[in-house]
Parts: sequence; structure tokens; C-alpha cells
Amino acid sequence: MLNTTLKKIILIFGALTLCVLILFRLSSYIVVSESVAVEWIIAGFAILFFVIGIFLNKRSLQKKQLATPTEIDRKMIETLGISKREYEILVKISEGCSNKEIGEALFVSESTVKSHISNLFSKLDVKRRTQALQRAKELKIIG
Amino acid sequence: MLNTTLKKIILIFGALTLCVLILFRLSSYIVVSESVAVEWIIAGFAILFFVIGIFLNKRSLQKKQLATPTEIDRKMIETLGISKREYEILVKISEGCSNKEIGEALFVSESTVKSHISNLFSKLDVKRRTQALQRAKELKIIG
DNA sequence: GTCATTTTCGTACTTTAGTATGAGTGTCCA
DNA sequence: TGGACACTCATACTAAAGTACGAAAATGAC
Repeated sequence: MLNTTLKKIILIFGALTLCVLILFRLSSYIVVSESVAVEWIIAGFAILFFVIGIFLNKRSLQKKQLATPTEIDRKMIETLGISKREYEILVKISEGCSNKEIGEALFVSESTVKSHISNLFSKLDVKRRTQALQRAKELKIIG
Repeated sequence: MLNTTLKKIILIFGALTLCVLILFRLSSYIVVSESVAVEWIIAGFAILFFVIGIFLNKRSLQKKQLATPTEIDRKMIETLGISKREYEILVKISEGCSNKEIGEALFVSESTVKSHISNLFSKLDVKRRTQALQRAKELKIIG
């Protein structure tokens, strides 16, 4: 990540420096020829850099959006003291499974599932599984 | 929506026109005084508009992201034959509400809520509310 | 007005969810 | 070795959730 970011920064600054140098050469020639008003040159470059700014910014923001669709906050899971088993069951709940189905999927009894769910609910501070889903999403601990 | 967009466009173009006018005045004075090189004036305005471009673009993209985190497929809702009331209840389910709470929120009895939910479930082809949520999300009919 | 659909509500019932309590097992660490 | 913790399971209970009828009023289109 850091290498990629550094490379980008170097590339962008390099490109900008190049642009400024080209700009200097061009403006000298144009000013010397005296055929065009200075205001139009300035306006042209202003618009050019305005567009460049928009373009670069749009690309960087788009990549950011694609890179992180929904990042899971594993630190939050630890903070809440949610164990592996409890989290597995939370995922199963988000898949729409009943307690019985969860038990069959994880090879434990329905009683066990209920125990885990009760503990999970108190850790999430909720009363129902639908509430648990909503809370888990806002805490970004499920996708 | 259209009014807001139009207003924004008018405002932005107005601001840009104003900037260009100010730019003309300033450049005239500076060029006349001959105390600064023309290149530096151009470079200054280029950087200025570069920054303005980034700023405007960032703001517009941020608003877009907040406004539509996940686009809702309203055509799918029609296709499935889900009525307004049923959809309202689906949203309430996604907020973690119990049938009782939904009834209180929509000013109807719990029986009515149950009726709607039964119809909704058959339209979504599910058996439980957690399944309904999962299905509604993969069909992109809730956020 | 008539017809289809939506919305509303009820009762009776079955199933699932969730709580409370207790207890056995295994693991890891001090 | 003793304690903290996670995982397991059971029983008994209460509370929601969901189904299956039936039925009345409101809405909107034809």
C-alpha cells in the first residue's frame, strides 16, 4: 500500500513538473509572438488544470470506492468480546438460518446455538436476531 | 432533484464566470506593472484552478456516495408484486423491529402486520424474516 | 356502479425464538 | 493444580413469529 501510494505521488508530481515546464516554454513563445492576448493564455491553462484536477481526483476516489466495498472491523469483534463460535453463528443468522439449521451446519445441538445466541445478544446489546443483524452491520462486523 | 441539480449548475457556472472576470482584471494590472514574470502568473492560476477542480469534484462525489450507497431496484419490487404497505413493513423488519413495534409505527394491529408479512414472505419465497432480509438484499430492494 | 386489489382485523393454532439456570468438558495460563 | 474462559448440552419456561382460515372496508380502474 505504501509503495503504491508513494509511486503515485512521485508520478503525479513528476507529471505536474513536466506540465509547468511545458507551460513555461509555450507561454514564452506565445507572448513573444504577441498574436494572442495574455488573458486567454491564462484562461486556457486555468481551464486545463481545472479539468486535470477533476480527472485525477475522480480516478483516485473511484479506486478507493472499489477497494473497500465493506471492510470488516475485526478489532470491533475483539472489543465486544465476541468468540469465534459466536461470530460463526452471527454469520449464519445473517444468511437467514434458523437455530436448528445453524446447529446442523455447525454440528452442535440447538440448545448450544441458543446459548451462544443469548451471549451474543447481550454482547451486542440487542433483543432479537434482526436487531443483531442491523447492529452488526452498523458496527461493520459483518458484510 | 432536477431543480437542485439545475441550481448547482447555475451556481457553479456563475462562480466560474466570476473567477474568469476577476482573473482578467488582475492579470491586466499585473502585466501592466511588469514586476512579475508572466509565467508565474499563469502557473499561479493553473494551480488555483487545479485545487478548485479537486475541491468541487470531491464534494460532488462525496454527496453522490452518501445519497446512494446501494441503489434500490424499484422495478424488481414491482416485478415481485410487493405493495407499498408490504414494502414499508419490509423496511421496518430490516430495522430490527418486532411485529408489535411495526404495528405501533404504522398505526395498525399486529394481526395486520402478520398478514402483510405472510403475503410478503410468499412473494419473496422465504420462510423467515431473516431469510427475507438476505433475499431482499441480494435482489437490491432494500439498502 | 362493478370488479379486482389492497388494506385492515380477528381467532386459533403451530412453530421458532429467546431466557434462565445448571452443569459437564476441554484448554490455556499462572 | 486451580481458575478463567470457551464450548457443549439439557430442561423448563415465556415470548415472539408464522400459518391458516375468514371477513369487512377502502381504493382505484374500467
